Amino acid sequence: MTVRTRFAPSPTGYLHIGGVRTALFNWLFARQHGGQFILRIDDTDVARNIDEALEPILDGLRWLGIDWDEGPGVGGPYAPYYQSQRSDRYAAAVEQLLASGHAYRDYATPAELDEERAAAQAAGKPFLYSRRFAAFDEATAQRYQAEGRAGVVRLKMPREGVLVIEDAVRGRVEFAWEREQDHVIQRADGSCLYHLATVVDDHDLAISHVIRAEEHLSNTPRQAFIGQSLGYPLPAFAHLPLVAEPGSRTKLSKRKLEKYLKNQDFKQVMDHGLKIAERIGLSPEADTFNPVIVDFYREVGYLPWAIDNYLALLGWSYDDKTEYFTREELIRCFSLERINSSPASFDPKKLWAVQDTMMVALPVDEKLQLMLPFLAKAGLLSDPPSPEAVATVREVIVAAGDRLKVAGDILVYADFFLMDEPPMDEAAVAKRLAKPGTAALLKAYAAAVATVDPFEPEPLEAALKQVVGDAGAKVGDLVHAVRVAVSGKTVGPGLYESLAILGREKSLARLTRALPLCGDG
RNA sequence: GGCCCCGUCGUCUAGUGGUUAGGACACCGCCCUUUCAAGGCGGUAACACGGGUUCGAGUCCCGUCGGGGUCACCA
Repeated sequence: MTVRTRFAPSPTGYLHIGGVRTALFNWLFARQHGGQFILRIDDTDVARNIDEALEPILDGLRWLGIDWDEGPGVGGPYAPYYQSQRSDRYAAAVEQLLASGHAYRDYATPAELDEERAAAQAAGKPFLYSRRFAAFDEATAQRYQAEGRAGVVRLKMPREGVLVIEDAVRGRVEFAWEREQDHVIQRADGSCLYHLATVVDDHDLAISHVIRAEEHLSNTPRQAFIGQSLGYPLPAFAHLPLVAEPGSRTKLSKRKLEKYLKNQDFKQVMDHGLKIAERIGLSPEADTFNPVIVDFYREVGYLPWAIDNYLALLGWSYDDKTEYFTREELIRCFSLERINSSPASFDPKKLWAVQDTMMVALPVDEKLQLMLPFLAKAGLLSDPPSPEAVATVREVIVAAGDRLKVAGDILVYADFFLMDEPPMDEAAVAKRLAKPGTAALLKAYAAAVATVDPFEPEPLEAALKQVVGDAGAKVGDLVHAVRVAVSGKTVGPGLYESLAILGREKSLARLTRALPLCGDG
């Protein structure tokens, strides 16, 4: 049997991190078995601007390297892959269900339904529709229609027996049929509902494995009933544990950003992203600038594989120690059997750590390619950038070393090399230049800088220690002052490396420029 | 509330009857130090509870408690 899996997003305008995990697992499973991974768009109930709402989702998946064999943009033998274009298939299925007696036309009004629901609740019983306004024959249907009632189509669910599902993650799960509602599958206007559409599509697209989040587990009986009634073989099911909120077991939701920001780890990731966004002219108010949404990570400069690798570990593990995988390794190692069944909370700190490890391991030139666009967006590079500027950035990347965690971090470490007169941070000036004697030290070091040869980190360091020693001062007094004088702020790559990159002329100019800012300057 | 799912360090997890209950992130401490979500070393920390079964239970069974999902003419 060919393995065919699918990810079926609804065009909502954003890619949720939990959705990515689902897509990833489907993709991994298909790739591992040499099967196909299909992208189908569940747009049965969405407004017209589908392209606009879909593009961010497709972009996100592409960025993450989750490629699809069939679906939007690539087509495929089972096209179309949009539910909105398959309605004739659903209508046919409804007719078939009606003809075989597995569904019926129903003419109850919403008010009448509410009444029944309320009565059941008052009696403390679970609600089950009485089928009071069901029309099992044409005459009845016409009578109701004559009354002006609008008819929907409902499933005629079995009222006894049990359904047994063999779930790849959860094992054997049983449901009593008598608890299942007669769900509506077609509206009065003829449009069809999700459950019907999904089952028909999964069958039509020859989906072999339905791998989805646990929230769909309780939807399985009605879908199994639809499939059975239509004569479809049941696909294999795997219900993934929910991706939960940081430090909680509740389903992660894009709408609860405010709440998550009270979590320190989450807030730290957000704030860090905000700082980068600010520099590249990104609106922090944007709906998608949210660590629950994939766009956030792309915009800030995370590595897509870090996201994939981290997410693979949410609800799945290979063994007791392996945590880092290449794409090929993950495809080889993945298995449904090793998926966990308990909810896994999203831990932004751990994601950060994975990102950190991968960024550190990235070759310098790859970092360079990743980081250049951020500098361009911040207006720190011309378009195209001059070879000199690119060379400088490369040197900064080497000097900054492990400090660059995401591509956007380059803004903090490289900006002052690329500016003619970097702004002086007031707090930094107050903290590092105010101390009496600083101006004299700076002046003395400037004199050394003017003659140091070669203009490299070691001699620059030796010269600084010499100046400090001669003045009877502490190394810290000068080091911090020089950093602020030269960069305008307190953080940056190693100081001597910074000076070397800056060059003698600029270093001197900045040292001189800072003199008047010193407390006793 | 009904139904269903879940329950090992704060978090992600390993563990398939016999382990000093392992790893990772976080956290704490120490060291290094010229900044830092830099680096090095070390440490604290878990089987929800109660009954069984068994020579032996984190692992099997039952119950309790706790958490979550779902109960739409949304997907």
